[in-house]
Amino acid sequence: MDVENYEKVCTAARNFFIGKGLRQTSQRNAIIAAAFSTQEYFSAEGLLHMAQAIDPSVSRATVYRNLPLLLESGLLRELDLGDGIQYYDPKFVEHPTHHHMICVDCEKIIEFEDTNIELLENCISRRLGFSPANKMLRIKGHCDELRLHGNCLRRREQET
Amino acid sequence: MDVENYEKVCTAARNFFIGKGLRQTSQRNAIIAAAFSTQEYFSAEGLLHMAQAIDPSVSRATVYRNLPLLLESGLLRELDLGDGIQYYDPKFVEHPTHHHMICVDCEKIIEFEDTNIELLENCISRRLGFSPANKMLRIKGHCDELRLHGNCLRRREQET
DNA sequence: ATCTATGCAAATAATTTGCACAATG
DNA sequence: CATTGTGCAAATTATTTGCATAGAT
Repeated sequence: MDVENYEKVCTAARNFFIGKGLRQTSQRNAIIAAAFSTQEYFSAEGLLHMAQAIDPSVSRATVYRNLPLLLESGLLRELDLGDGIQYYDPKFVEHPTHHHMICVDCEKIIEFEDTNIELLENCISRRLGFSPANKMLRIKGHCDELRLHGNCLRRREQET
Repeated sequence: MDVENYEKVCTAARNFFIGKGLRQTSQRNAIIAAAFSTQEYFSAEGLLHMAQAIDPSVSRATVYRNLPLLLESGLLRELDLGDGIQYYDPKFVEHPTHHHMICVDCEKIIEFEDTNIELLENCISRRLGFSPANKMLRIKGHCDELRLHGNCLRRREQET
């Protein structure tokens, strides 16, 4: 995320809190700043560490109390990678329709957007009598890199 | 699931265990019988209760130890409804490509299959250099029933 | 000054694990 | 009868909550 966008998202988050009549605290601002400072998804624990790097007074409880609010704002989304840990993805503001492709062998994650999938999802939703609000598609499979060459970039990183 | 199919799936599960060189125990058979006795998804705790109804000696630990094996067999799949609880869906044998549509208001869940989605998922996977193995699509939205009439079947059930 | 938000630590919930014994192949 | 699978209870991990106090409006 470029700096301009980063500022925009942080401001949007702060405005969301203000709009709900909630207070601005240094801890909340640190959590917001931390959450959108990265392009990577993170766990609650990861967000705690990033937020503490900005404001050491941020506690685990505060992170857990503010995460549901950020989800409600729509600026952050839950991400299930299938390993039992709850992750959060800050990239939905810029890429609201992106999905995830995961290699079961090397655990590489590729993000993709596709207009056809998007249209089809909306079409199916309407056919079933729904107004879609939140769509999540996760495909797990085997990447060619590992399957064809017996090795791949991610795999080598892991073995290091 | 009709009786014929139920027997088929249970046999497939037992054969999977045998094929892995694992032993047949009354607890495992109870867990298999319980898991595929229903059309509904269930939690680990729910499976425990169903299995105990068949064989009271089944313990929670055994359920947790056998669940990963059933997932590995492909006869059972994880299902994330977004409420933080891990569910398991036994219907993937009969409907391997089904997906879930969830109403955020009344929590109604509709299952659907769609050939176009299926094709598109495969197409995208190949384009990204993957052989797809496991696809999960979950759409959350608002059902017309509740949106238009201010009430719906599920909603009334909940309020009872 | 009022009242929300926080830190801390205890509580809860879901899952995993060590160990002695039971039961399969 | 050798070895795997199990029950039990304790351990671990992730998350939530009660309470006294700090701090925003």
